[in-house]
Amino acid sequence: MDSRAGLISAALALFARRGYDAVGVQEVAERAGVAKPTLYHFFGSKQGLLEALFDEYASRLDKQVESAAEYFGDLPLTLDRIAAAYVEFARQEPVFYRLELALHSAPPDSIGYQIATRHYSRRLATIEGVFIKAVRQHGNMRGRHQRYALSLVGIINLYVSLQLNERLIITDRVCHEMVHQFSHGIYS
Amino acid sequence: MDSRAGLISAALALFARRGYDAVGVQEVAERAGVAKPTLYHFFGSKQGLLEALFDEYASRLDKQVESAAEYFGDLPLTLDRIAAAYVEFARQEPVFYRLELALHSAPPDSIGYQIATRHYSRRLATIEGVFIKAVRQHGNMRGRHQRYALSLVGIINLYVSLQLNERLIITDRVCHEMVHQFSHGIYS
DNA sequence: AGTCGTATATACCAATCGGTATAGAGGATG
DNA sequence: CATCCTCTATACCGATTGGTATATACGACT
Repeated sequence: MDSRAGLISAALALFARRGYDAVGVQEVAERAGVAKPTLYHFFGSKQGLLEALFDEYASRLDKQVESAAEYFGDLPLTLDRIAAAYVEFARQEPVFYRLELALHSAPPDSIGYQIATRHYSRRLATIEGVFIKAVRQHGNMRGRHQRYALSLVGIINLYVSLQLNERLIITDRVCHEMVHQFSHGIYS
Repeated sequence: MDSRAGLISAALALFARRGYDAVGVQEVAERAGVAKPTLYHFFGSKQGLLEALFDEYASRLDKQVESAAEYFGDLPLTLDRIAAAYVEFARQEPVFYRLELALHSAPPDSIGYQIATRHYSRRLATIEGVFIKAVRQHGNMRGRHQRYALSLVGIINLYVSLQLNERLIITDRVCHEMVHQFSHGIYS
């Protein structure tokens, strides 16, 4: 079949469960039912495999966040839409979201952190843009937009990880309250 | 000098920067200025080294949280004290806190996750106890104390990681507002 | 038919992995 | 002096690591 897709899906499952460093290329290839040179034919290196994996999954989230972050003058509504985009994506791709959370918190000099952070900070910049545009309505933010974006994503990730561990179900209502909680932290 | 302490401090620095799996025992021993068998004499295995490291650092946090969590009938005050304990510890041991955050978010089948989670859930149980005791004053929590404890620690970790990345300085006031933000999420 | 590019397997590489067998150094105790 | 215990170094182990050289199978296109 499609060896490339099979390798990416095998890598996702293994990396998410045991970690990038702890899983060998050999095992990924075996699980995908191909030999090692096939992996190297498509991805060039183990790192290339992880990059391709992120390009496939994370860029979908990037786009959904980007379209949710279009700003038409209503900040609370836009934040709701951004949060909903994250939550919806986490519902569609829970295994990948787990991997992303792990790599985003990983040690800063690790391969995984660096790859995950590329997409992460791209999304962050998108969200910062919302706060910058909203300044005109909500007054001076004194350069705090970066911290706001980090906090919003941080709270979203907190709720999502609660959901991934089956401690919470994020309904539309919970999602709205989550954004409300973030806003409460901002305006004080 | 004290080879044991030197090994633990070398391991902390290396694991926090590049990750448990990516660092070999060889390199830890070299950085500590001793040979590999010395490491195995004290810790028995690579995993034993990580466990000893956690026993040394995390149990200090365990105790500080435990004493902060003594409940005398004032829930907001107790939560403030718990948050302050975390923040103070993160200020004292930023490198270890980084490592703990990384391992707590690591893939569930990884060695690091399992070791970090032992201490993590012990602290969680302590905090759950506070909410359970507070039920008498604050009404029925319908078994939500676990989620509350997770959320509180999650928000604390969010703020602490902002501080670790030099995006925020957690003053006493910020710490209090952080708890306030958590409470706001609870009562809605 | 012949040729070329993609995709795949067998078999291999040096290097590193976690871990250990053995022996010696050095202080304390008898 | 002899013994014992703690600690440490040299040198090694088999297994696995990421990565590759070579050869081939299979279409598609000329």
